[in-house]
Amino acid sequence: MRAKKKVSIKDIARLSGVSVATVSRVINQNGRFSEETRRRVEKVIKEYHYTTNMTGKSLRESKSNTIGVIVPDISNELFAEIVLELEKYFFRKGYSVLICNTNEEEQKEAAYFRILESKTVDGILCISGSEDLPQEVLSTGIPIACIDRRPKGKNEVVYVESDHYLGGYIATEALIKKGCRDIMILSKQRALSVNTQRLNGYLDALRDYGIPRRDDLVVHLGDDLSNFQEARDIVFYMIKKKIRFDGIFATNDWRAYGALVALQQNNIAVPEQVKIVGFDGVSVSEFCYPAITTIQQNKKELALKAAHLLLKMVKGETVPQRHVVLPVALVERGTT
Amino acid sequence: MRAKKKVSIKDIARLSGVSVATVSRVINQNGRFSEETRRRVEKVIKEYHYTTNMTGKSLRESKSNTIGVIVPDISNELFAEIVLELEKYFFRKGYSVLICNTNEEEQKEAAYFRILESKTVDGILCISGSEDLPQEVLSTGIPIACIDRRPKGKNEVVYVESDHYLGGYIATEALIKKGCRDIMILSKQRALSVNTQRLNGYLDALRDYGIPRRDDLVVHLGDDLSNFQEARDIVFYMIKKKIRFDGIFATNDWRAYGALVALQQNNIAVPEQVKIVGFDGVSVSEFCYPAITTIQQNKKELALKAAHLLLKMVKGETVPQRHVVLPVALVERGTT
DNA sequence: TTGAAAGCGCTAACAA
DNA sequence: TTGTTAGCGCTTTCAA
Repeated sequence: MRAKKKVSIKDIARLSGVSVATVSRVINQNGRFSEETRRRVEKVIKEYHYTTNMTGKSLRESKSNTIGVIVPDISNELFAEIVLELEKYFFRKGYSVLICNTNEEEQKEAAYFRILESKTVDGILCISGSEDLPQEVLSTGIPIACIDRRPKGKNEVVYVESDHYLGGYIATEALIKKGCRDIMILSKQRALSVNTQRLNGYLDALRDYGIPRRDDLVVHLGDDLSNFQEARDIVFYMIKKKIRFDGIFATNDWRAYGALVALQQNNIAVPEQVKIVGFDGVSVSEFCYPAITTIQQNKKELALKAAHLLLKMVKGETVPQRHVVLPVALVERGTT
Repeated sequence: MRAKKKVSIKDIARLSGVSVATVSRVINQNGRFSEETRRRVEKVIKEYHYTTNMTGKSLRESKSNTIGVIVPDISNELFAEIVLELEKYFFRKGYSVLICNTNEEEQKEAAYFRILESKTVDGILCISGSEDLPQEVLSTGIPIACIDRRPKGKNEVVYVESDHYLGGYIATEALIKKGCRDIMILSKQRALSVNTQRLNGYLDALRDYGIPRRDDLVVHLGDDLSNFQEARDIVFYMIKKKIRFDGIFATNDWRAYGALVALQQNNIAVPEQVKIVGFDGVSVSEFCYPAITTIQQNKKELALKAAHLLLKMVKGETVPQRHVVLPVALVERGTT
């Protein structure tokens, strides 16, 4: 392995007969050098394939042109799409992204926050996950932006989210308008604002349409199995217990799909006997049969808005708004 | 924004009344300090929440404890799952991962190679994508490992891949054994080894079973639309042209699903009239209806093997094997 | 067991 | 227009 000795700014300086300061000026277009010098230096740079060592630069400038992205699970399509958009945006702006999967483990998340700090990332973008951010990180002054994660406390963290309340409301409303009266909600145990907002939307829609709330239809799934499995099993169980329902609002598409499968296994016709609405708009909702009616999140906009705000903070500019809520849309498909 | 001044090793040294060298020794457990000193230093470190600045360390040691992962598109489930495993593994080993989407753009890939080099990543892991690696990068001596991407040339790049030839063979064989005689292959235009190997497996299976090859059934999809759309459209077209076929080997699951949809739109029964086998084993194959028989790639093993080899190279150890081929498995489902 | 000092690659303040 | 120099935070050699 011929680990070629990297050529440094010093080498370029020597080779082109100027000082390192001048080379630095040429590289960074800082003026204060002659045309003639520029040509000479650039020639040498090209000739020796010099590229600036970002570690040195980072140390000197105490910034890294790197953004840390904290995400529960990159293999979750919703998050993967957001990360894709983030990466594209940051790349255009000259930033790299460090990807940090937490698997929802608080410890791993905390570890990553420390790592990101020690690597002097310029900003941190958190997608989903727990509501509270480690105090230590907040006090470092590293700008933080969140997507679909409403950070606790009145700190200077920016966040962008879909209108989960509205989503819950229109999902439920859609079911009601299709004639459902006994609407189950498949929500999550964890008391994240995302969950409670969707639940509130559901409850308010019921109230507005004069449908009494049935507590036995408010289901909180655990965290042990996949969303798909949890939902399938619980719906299966509800059917066996002969609990009456004619509509299901599943607070994500995989849960909706799990419900669909449970119904099909029990020969309950969808959408004839039971209707379903999901949430997120990931591909399973589009490609299963029947395709699932869902509440579409605008992943691209979510990513772009958050990234944009974060970069503003990184550059020390004032952000116009600390909290952005994006609309969601009902996509009607086969299950309603 | 109270951008707290970070406490450095110098501060710790001053505060605990020793030299920075000693603090460094304590931190890195390098011996050469007394118990008493250790206690004092560690106390101060804890008290002031000191964490080492990795940029300084990286500069000094010319390594960054960071791995660059180059991937065509992180929102592709296959890649996302591999990246997830990579991240988990590298995290355990104390490395962070920089994610680099190329969108199959050569330019972006080249740019990323340069960036990774300038950030002195310790290693680069390339998933899929083009066969040739930029010469510049190879000459830097940064260890490189590839997954499902067979690098051209006899350089010291390690690669791990699924047995794509075998996959193509058993996919085709499965169709033949179910009675198919006119088997279409939906392959890709780009002459990547992944594609040619799968194609070769297909051709050899036909030959071994004495089935004459029909060139009109060897279809090479372009890059313009999504795999799903390209496949759906071309199969639709083949049906309209009344080209005779009773089996389809789609070289990935989304293409298989596209084919399935085209057949269903034309009221052709699957698997009764036409059978389909996909490739990869991503969720669409499992959740569409009927579920698609597919060739499963062992994503986790792919990731682990490659990451393991890469880390060996990073540490300067000799790698036992430069080229690893992992088995694939036929998963029989509803389309055969 | 400890410290002083050099130096990794870079930028910027200051001097010329 | 250019150079000298200090210093970012760290590790490591050498000397004590």
